[in-house]
Amino acid sequence: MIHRIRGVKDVLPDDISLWYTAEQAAHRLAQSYGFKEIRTPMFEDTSLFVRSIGGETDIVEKEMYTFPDRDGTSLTLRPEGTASVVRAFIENRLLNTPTSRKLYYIGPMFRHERPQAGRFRQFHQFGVESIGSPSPMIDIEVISLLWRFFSSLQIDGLALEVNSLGVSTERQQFKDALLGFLVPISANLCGNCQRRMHSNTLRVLDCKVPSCRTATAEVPTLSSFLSSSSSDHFQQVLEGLDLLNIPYVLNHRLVRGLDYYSRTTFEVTCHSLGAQNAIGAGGRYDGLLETLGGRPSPGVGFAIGLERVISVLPESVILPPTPLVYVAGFGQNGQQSGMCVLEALRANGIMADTDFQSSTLKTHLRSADRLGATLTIILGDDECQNGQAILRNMSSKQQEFLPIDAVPDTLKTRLSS
RNA sequence: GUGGGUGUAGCUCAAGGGUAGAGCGCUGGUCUGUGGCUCCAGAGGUUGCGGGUUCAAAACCCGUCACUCACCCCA
Repeated sequence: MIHRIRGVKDVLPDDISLWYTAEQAAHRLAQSYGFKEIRTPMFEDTSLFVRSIGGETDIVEKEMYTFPDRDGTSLTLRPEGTASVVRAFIENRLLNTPTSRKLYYIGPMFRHERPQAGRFRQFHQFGVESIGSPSPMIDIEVISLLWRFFSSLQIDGLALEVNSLGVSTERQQFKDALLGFLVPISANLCGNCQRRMHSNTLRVLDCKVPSCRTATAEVPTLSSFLSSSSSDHFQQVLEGLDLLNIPYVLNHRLVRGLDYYSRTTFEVTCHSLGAQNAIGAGGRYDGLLETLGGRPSPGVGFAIGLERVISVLPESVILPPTPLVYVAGFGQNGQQSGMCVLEALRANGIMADTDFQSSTLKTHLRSADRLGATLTIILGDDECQNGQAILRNMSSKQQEFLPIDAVPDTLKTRLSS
């Protein structure tokens, strides 16, 4: 038997309503904030990701699905969405199109990591990108959308953390200072931190090992390295969040793994998720467009992991299935008549089905029950004779007669009410 | 890439050297024009795979693969 690839999942019919629920919420919320959907290819020129995400990051160093095209060009399955959207934004000159500066996407991403709870090699993200404005109002708008998405799905146990990483020069100064602080005390750090203090200095800040926490308790804070303009920007973001009653926690140790982030960064975690508890995260990326050859334009966005959302979705928000009408046509004429009624129902947009294996009323009703039908049309030879079909309510067992011709119209009005 | 846990019926799991089982699900009957419930019957297994120890292995040993959780990192 050929098995599915490690780290990927089949979404089976029983679970698809979870996905509809999350995806519909994403479309509805993003559009209500004025974002337009964009669909970019799932693979790109490898250099797009190397340049945007950063060559030193784990994603680029060891997690990308990269392969040569037939002409030798190096292609990569997208590990995240921002790079592709920004590329498309530049390439299609969307800066000149006022309606296309706020974009959202939903789709699969690919990273070659060891799978674990909440982490897959093909996973799905809902993300937004707002490009072209440096205003802190945009940061607030994006964070608001992020937060409202989770609230609309009634997901509990969430925490929003925010921080400012400053612009790249500020961050570099901080990084140098941090390294200067860490080197003398490196003996007190865990093995991981001793290694990454050189490769990924900022990461040491959010190490969970208690001894590292105490060793770095007196570390210089990033905020003291911010210029007044970065600092003002951040203050305005925080004030905006207060104004909109979005609860957040300041976390000076919050860092992000991708090189392109600048200034505002944020992350939403959910403590019912397990070790991989980040459910959504994002930030500003003011230098990214320039890096990718576009006109310098600021941007801010987020990405939400849909598998993680779905795993904590409360029962109460899952979209109910569309009511199903079962057609039980049996006997010489009933079978044919049933076929016509079934066709007519479907032509009227009503979800209708039957089981052609069933040949008696009993087996039909059992099939109707198994398929979860809410209504059943009973059409035997007697009913054909009278021109009256029986409409049976499957939960109340109540039955009534309906002229066969009137079945589609009657059900149409009844199911819509 | 590293470490732990687990692989037995479609699913959830028993059997810890001596004939491979239960519950749920599935098929049929009870019930030839009224589903779910009851009762009865039936189908379904190379115990992940390969090797070893033994008179005898699902069980013990070695290898391998898969799943899973955690580290790293991230949504």
